[in-house]
Amino acid sequence: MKKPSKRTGRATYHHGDLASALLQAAKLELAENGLDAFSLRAVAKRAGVSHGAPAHHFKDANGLLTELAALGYENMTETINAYQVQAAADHGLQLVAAGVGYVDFAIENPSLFRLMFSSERPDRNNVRFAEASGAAFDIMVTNISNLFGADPSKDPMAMRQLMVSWSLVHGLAELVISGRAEIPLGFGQLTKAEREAVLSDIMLRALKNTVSK
Amino acid sequence: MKKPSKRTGRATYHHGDLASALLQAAKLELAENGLDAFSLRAVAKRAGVSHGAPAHHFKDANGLLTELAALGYENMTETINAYQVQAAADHGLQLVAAGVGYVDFAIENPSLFRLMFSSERPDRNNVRFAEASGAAFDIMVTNISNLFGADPSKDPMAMRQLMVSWSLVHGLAELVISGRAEIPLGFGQLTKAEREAVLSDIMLRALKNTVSK
DNA sequence: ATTGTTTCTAGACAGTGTCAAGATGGTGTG
DNA sequence: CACACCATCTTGACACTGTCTAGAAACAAT
Repeated sequence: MKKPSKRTGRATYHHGDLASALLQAAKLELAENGLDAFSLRAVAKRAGVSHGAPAHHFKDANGLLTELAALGYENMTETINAYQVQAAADHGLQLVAAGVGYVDFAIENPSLFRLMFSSERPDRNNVRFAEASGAAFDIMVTNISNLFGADPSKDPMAMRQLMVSWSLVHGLAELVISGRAEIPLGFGQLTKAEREAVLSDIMLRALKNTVSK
Repeated sequence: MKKPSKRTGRATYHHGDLASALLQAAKLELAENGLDAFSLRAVAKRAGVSHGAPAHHFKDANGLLTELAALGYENMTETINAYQVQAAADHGLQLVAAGVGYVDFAIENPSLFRLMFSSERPDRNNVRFAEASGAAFDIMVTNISNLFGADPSKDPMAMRQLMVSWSLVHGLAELVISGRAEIPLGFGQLTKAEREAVLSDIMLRALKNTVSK
C-alpha cells in the first residue's frame, strides 16, 4: 500500500487488475473477431499476459465469457434506461423506448448480444449472470405492469403480453444484426434517428390495439 | 454400371454417396453436441471415413454447414406448409399457423435453427442457401400479402407489417429454444397441443387488431 | 491392358483450451 | 527484519481442432 511503484511499470510480474483487463480485452476481441473466432489465447496476448494467466481469474474460457455476458446485461439495462428517461411519460411510449434501446444495444454490440442470448457458452447459473439478466428482464416486467395494470409475475395473461413485446423486440434485434432486416427495411442508408423511427413504427404496429388508441 | 458389387460392401474404398452421408452425420452431430462443439473430424468418423474426406465434397467445415443450413430451410418450409394445410382457410389463421410451424421447427431442431439464423458460419451467398432461405421468406410474403391485400415486396408499409410478424415469431423461437420462455410460460409441463395453443394465443395478441376481430 | 480422373487415406502443420509444475513477488507473522 | 505463506503469473506439455499436401485406391474410357 505504501509502495508507489505498483502502477508505474506495467511490466511487473503481478498485473494488479488482470481480471478487468482481461474482460476489456475480451470485449474488444469479441467485437473485432466475432464469437466463432474468439480465442482465449488471443485475449491473453492482447492483455500482455501469458496464455495460462486467465485461468486464475476465470476458471476457463466459458467462465470469462460468462462474466463478459453479465457485463453486457448491465450495459444493456443502462442503455434501455437511458432511452426511457428521454421518452415521454406515457406507458406505451415508455415500452416502445425500451424496445428501441434493446434493439439499439444489439446493433451497437452484435457479437456481445449473441453471446448473451444465442450462445450456450455462458453459464446461466452463474450468480452475476443471473442477477444481471434478471435485472434486464425486470425492466420488461415493470413496463408491462404499468401499461396493462397487471403484474406479469402474478398474472399469466399479462406474462403472455410481456412475451409478445419481448419476442417482437428480441426477434427484431436478431434479424437486424444478422442482416436479414437489411433488404426489407433498407437500414443501411438510414441515419440513426430514421432507423429508430422505423423501429418505433414497427413496435407500435404490434401494440396499437392497446396503446394510445 | 454392370458391376453389382457397388452397393454390397459399404466398406469399399469409394463410398458412393459420401456427400449426403456426411450431411446426415453432421445433422446428428449437431443435434447431439450443439454448434459450439461441432467437429468436422467427428462427422467424418461418424460416417466411417477419414478426416480428410469431407474436403472433396465440401470445401471446408463451413461449406458443409452451409449445405446443412440450406437443407434446414427446406425442411422448415415443409414443416410450415404442413401446418398451414391443416389450418382453416382464413388468412389470419393461416399466418398464425405458419408462425406456429416456424416455432415448432425451432423447438424440434434447436441447434440447426441456430446454425441457420444466428451463426456466421454458413455462407449466405451460396446459391442453394440463398434459394432455400428465400423460399422460406416467400411464405411470409404470401401470407402477409393475402392478409393485408398489399404485396410487401412492393409496398414498404406491408413490408413493415411483415417484419412485425416475422420478428415476433422469430424472437419467440429464439427465446423458447434458449430456455428463456420456460419460466414465463411454463412450457416444460405442457403437451405439444397445449404449447401450440399458447403460441397461437401470443401471436393473436399481436395481430388481433387486424385478424378475425 | 493402359491411361486418366475422381475419391479417399495418411501424415504434417499451426492453432486451440486445459492441466500441472515451477518461478515470482507481495503479504503477514514471528 | 527475516521468514514462511500464498495468490499470481509463466512455461511446457497434452489432446484436440481445421486445413494442406502427397500418394494410394478404385472407377471410367480408350
